Amino acid sequence: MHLSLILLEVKMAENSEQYEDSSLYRIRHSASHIMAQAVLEKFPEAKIAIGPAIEDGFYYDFDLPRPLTSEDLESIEKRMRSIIQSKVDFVRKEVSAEEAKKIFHDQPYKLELIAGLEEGNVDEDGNPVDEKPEISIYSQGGFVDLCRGPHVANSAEINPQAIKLLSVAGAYWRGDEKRPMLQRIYGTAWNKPDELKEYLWRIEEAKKRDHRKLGQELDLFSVADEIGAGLILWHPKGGKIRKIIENFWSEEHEANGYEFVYTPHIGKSKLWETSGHLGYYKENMYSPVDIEGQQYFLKPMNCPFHIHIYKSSLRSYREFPLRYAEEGTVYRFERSGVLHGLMRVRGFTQDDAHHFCRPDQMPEEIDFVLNFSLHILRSFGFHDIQAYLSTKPEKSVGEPERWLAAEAALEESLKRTNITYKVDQGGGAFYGPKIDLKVKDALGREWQLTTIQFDFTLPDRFDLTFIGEDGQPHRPYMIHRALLGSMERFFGVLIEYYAGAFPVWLSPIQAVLIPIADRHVNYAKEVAATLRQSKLRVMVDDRSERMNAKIRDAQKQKIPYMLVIGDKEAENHQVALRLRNGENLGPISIAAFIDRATEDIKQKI
RNA sequence: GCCGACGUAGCUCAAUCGGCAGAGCAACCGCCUUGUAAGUGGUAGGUUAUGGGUUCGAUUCCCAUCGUCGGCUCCA
Repeated sequence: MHLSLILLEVKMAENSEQYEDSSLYRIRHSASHIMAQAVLEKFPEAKIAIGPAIEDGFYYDFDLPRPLTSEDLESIEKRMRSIIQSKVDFVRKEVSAEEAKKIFHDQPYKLELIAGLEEGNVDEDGNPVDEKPEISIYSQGGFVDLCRGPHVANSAEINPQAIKLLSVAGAYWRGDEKRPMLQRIYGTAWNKPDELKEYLWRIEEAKKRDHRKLGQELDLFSVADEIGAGLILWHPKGGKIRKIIENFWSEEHEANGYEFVYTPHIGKSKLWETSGHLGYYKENMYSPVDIEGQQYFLKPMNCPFHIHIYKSSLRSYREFPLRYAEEGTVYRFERSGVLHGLMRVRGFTQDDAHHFCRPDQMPEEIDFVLNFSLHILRSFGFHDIQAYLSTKPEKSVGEPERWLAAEAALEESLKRTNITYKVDQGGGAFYGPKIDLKVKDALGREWQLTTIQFDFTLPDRFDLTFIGEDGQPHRPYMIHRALLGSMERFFGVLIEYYAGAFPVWLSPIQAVLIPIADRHVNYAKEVAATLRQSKLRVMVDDRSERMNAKIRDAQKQKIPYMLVIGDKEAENHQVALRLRNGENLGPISIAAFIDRATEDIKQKI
C-alpha cells in the first residue's frame, strides 16, 4: 500500500497519440493481422482474440489446439513474409452488428467483442469507451478481422525483412486470470531492416546488462534454492556497494533534518488491524506467528512503527517537520511467477521515511523532499529523471476536496522544482496522490525509484495529533517516501544502468595492482598499502599469471583502474595506469594516481 | 498463481534410439617470470534440482514437489 513495491518499468516514454497516427503503428498493426492470417492457415480451427500494435512491435492472442513451438514461430514468420510479398490489399468495411456476428459466427472471442461494441461500452480491444463505436472489419488475403484500424493500404508498405517474431507466451483472455489462457505471439516490425537490427541489438544489449547475469559474473549477490525464492544473499562485493550507498544515504539524511529510527520486524495483529493492512493488504502478508497466544505478523511496511514513535509523546507544532528515516526490512508475499532477480523479491529493505507536519507546512515539505530526492538521484549519476503525478483513483478514501488540494500541492511543487512531469490520471494510491520519479538509462529504459505519497488515512486511523499554536490538538499531515525505493531494487537498477561498471566511488574494488613478474609483488604490496592509506579500495593480483591474463580478468570484473607494475615503475616509484575503457595512460607517480582517483571519487564519476 | 520452456561439476554447455556422465573456463598442485584482454602441464571436482514410478537398465520416459526463464495476472 503506502510505499508499494516499486515497479520495474521498462516502457520507453512515448506520445501514444502520435504513435497511433504513425506509419509504424499501421505497419505493426497490419503485421499482426498478417500473423493471424498465417496462424489461421496453419491451424484452421484456431480461435483468434485480439492483436494490437504495441510499443516496439505487436502481438496477437490465439486459442490453439496445441502449444506453439519455436519451429511453429519460424514457419509462421516465413509464411508472413510470403503474404507480405504477395502485396495484399487491406480493405476496410463498416458493418452492422448483425453482419459482424455472421462473419465471426465461429469466433467466440470476436462475438464477445462485438457484443461489447453493441452495448457501446468497450472497443474491439476490450477497452472501455464512452461513445458507441462503429463496427468495422478489415480484410486482407482472405483473412477478416474485427478492427478499428488503421492499417496500411497494401502489404507492400511492410518491409518483409524488417519483421520478426520474438516469443510466445501465455496471456489471459481480457487480461482476466479467471478466463481462458490464450497463447500470445509477440513480434516486432520496423520501417527498415536496419531499424530491426538496431532493435534486436538493443535486446541483446539489455541481456548483457541483466543484473541477474552481472550479479553472478561480478559476484555481487545470489539467491539459493535452499533458502527460498525471492530472498537475496548479498555477497561481499555487493555488500560493499550497499554499505557505501548506506553511508552516503545516512550522511545526506542526517545533514537534511532526518532522524534515524529502528523498528522491529514483527508486530501484533492489532497493530495491523488499526493500520488497515489486515483489511487491505493481507494477501501480501505472511501467516502470523503465535507468541504466547498472541498473533504477530512479519511487517510488510514500516509506517505503523514510525507512527508509534510519533505517538510515544505529545507532539508540538514547534517540532515540525518531523522526518523519521529507516532502512526498514520488510517481507511481502509475492506470487512465485512474479519474482525477478533483485527487482521483485519477497524480503527487501526500503529506504523509508515518514514526514509529519502541519497542513500549512506541506507545500514546503513537498518541495524539500522533491529537491532532496533529485539531489540524491543525481549523486548516483541519474540525470534523465522524469516525474509522474498520480491522481485520485476511482476507489479512494478521503474527501474529494482534500484530494484536489493535495494534488494541487504536489503539482505546484513539481512546477516550482522545474522538473518535467506527466500526469497519471487515477494512478494514485487509494489513500492519497503521489509523485514518482523514474530515471532513464542508456537504452532508453525507464526505472521507477522514488515515490512520494500523501496519506489521508493513517493519521486518522492512529488518531495522530499535535498541539497547535492555539493550544488545541490538531491532525498532522503525513507523507511516506522511499527515495531509492528498496536497496535490492536500487542495486538492480544501478547494475543495469552502469552495466556493472560502477562509478569509482561505488566500485567494490577501485584499483587492481598488476605486478608483471613475481619480483614486482613486494613493490605492488607497498603501493597497495599507500593507496589504502588514502582510503582507496585496492587489491594486488599476485597470481603467477601473465600480465595479459590479469588485465583480462580485471577488465571482466570492470575494475576502474588497473595499475601495471614492472621494472620501470618499481624503479621510478610509479604505476602504469590503464582504465577499464581500454585506455592506457602510461606511467604516473603514485601521488598523481591518488590525486586522480580521489578526484574521480569526489566527483562521483 | 496461470500458460509455455527449462534444471547435468562453482560457471558456460555436451552426452545418438533408454545402455560406462564429458569438455572448456574457474579451483588446486607444478613449470614458465611475463609490458596492456586468456603461457603451459597435471590433479581434483557429480546421488544429473528433490521425491516417487515404469524398466534388466533412466540424465534420457511418466507423475509430484521445488526452483529458474519468457509472458499474463498481480504489485490495494
